[in-house]
Amino acid sequence: MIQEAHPALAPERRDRIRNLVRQGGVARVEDLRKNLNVSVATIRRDLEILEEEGKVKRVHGGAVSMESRLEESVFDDKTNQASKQKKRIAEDALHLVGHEESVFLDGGSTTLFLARLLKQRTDVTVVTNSVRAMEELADTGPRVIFTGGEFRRISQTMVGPLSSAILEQIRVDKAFMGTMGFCLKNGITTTDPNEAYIKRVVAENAGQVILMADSSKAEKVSFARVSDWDQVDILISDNDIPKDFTKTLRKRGIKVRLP
Amino acid sequence: MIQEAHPALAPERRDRIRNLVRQGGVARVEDLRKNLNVSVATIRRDLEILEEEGKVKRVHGGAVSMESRLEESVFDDKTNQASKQKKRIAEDALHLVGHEESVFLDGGSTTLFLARLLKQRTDVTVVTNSVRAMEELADTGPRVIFTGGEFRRISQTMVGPLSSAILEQIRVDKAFMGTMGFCLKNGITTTDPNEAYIKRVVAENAGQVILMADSSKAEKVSFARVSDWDQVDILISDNDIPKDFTKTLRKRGIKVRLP
DNA sequence: TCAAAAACGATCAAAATCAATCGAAATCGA
DNA sequence: TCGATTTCGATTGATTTTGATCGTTTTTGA
Repeated sequence: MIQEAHPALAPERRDRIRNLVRQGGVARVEDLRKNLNVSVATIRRDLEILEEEGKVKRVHGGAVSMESRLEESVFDDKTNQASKQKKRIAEDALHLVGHEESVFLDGGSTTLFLARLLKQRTDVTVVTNSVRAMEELADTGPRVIFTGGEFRRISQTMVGPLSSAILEQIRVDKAFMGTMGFCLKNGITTTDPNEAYIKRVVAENAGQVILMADSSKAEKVSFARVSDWDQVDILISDNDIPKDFTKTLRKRGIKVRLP
Repeated sequence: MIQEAHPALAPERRDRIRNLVRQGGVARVEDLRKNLNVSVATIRRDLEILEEEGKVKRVHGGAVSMESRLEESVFDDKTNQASKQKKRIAEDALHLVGHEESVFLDGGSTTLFLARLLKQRTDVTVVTNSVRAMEELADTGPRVIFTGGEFRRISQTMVGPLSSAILEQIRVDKAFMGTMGFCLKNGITTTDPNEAYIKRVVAENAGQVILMADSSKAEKVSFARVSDWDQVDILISDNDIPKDFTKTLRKRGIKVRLP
């Protein structure tokens, strides 16, 4: 490791921590200290901040990434506030699934909750590009059609041009989508252009597009643009979303559900 | 195995326990202890937590996985004679995979063994319609392209016309296929016409077709015809296969490997 | 059925890690 | 440049995790 003349700036250092944690899934405080040449106190302070931002989850001895592997053990953290909201959102979404309908589920933890609930429904057809949703439904449940394509490990989804080969051949009644960020000005955004592309293709071939996103995603903007609001029919979120936000959306003809 | 300077972080360790239990279906406390280099007390505490999370079920002496992964065949295979042969066949098949090649793996336990071995190879591209092969490679390993299509629970593979949508767009250097039966007269046969169809499409788009089948499949005929022998380039089997069988095949220009 | 062996749970002490506090150093704004 | 503010590192007492011990329970095999 190169000895730096000047210590890294705080945000830069936190970024490196974030990456190191994400890379290994977990990272030990002591290893981070050696890597960044700062004291453990600093590492701890940074981890505290990163935890507040939801980037990592602190554990005794270090931290676990919350970004790369959507969930794993951390996901089921029942104490997690966001997790409860996501579950509520998924339960509400389930009501929207009609008899013998076909639905699309994209990758993301919120839609994964919905997949879990859909296990009970054998009358519907689920189309998905999410390996986790697939696994959830592998043993029992609805008819499953998987999009295929190139496997993206970080999100555990199928992406790329090959995916659209199948997507273009099918049409779903309702598409349930998660997102990394949504705001009035920039619409729906996510981290990866490939993911964004798939979402767009799906939206075009769906009767209704239902966005599932808890309030932590509100007014966040991510890297890759997915679509504008006119593509979205229904937003399911929670009560912590700003009031004027819902007001504006409803004016634009979008149903907003806050279970 | 890399000797760790520091012990693994608790969530990391629990994750490994979870995987070990899932992989074998069950795991003994003592084996887990040896595997993770911690005390039995720690293992027990971890198992307690994992049980609360619903990931495993504790039993006297160890734990049973609660994450149904359709591993039964692999599971009861462990004591099975055919399993050893399959493993040998897979190990031999691995030698055929060249640098930076693309290979297809279909569903079946023999090819699943090969998938497990391919985890180490990051230079190749794996194309598959098997969910279990996909899962095996989900965390780490080669580039993975999944065919997608309609999900067939009984074989845990993707089948149907949608699958061929992607298959027709790609070409692999080598296709590794399992089968339910093969005989001189009827060629390769399997249980499901949909599966058979996929195999045919793959064979057409593959540089070489390599059939992996232990001797128990020899002279067996199943319901759906896959192809004749002229499609097959290499057969990997074992020594219990009839001598005149290999002789005839070699005469027909098919390489027979008996590792 | 009974006894030996194995596995278990509870408890405790040692080690590692953490949080809080304080003072030093760097940075910023006037 | 000076004082205020922020950032950082070290210290110390508190907390958590871990491994060992020991009495109890379960399994195994005669």
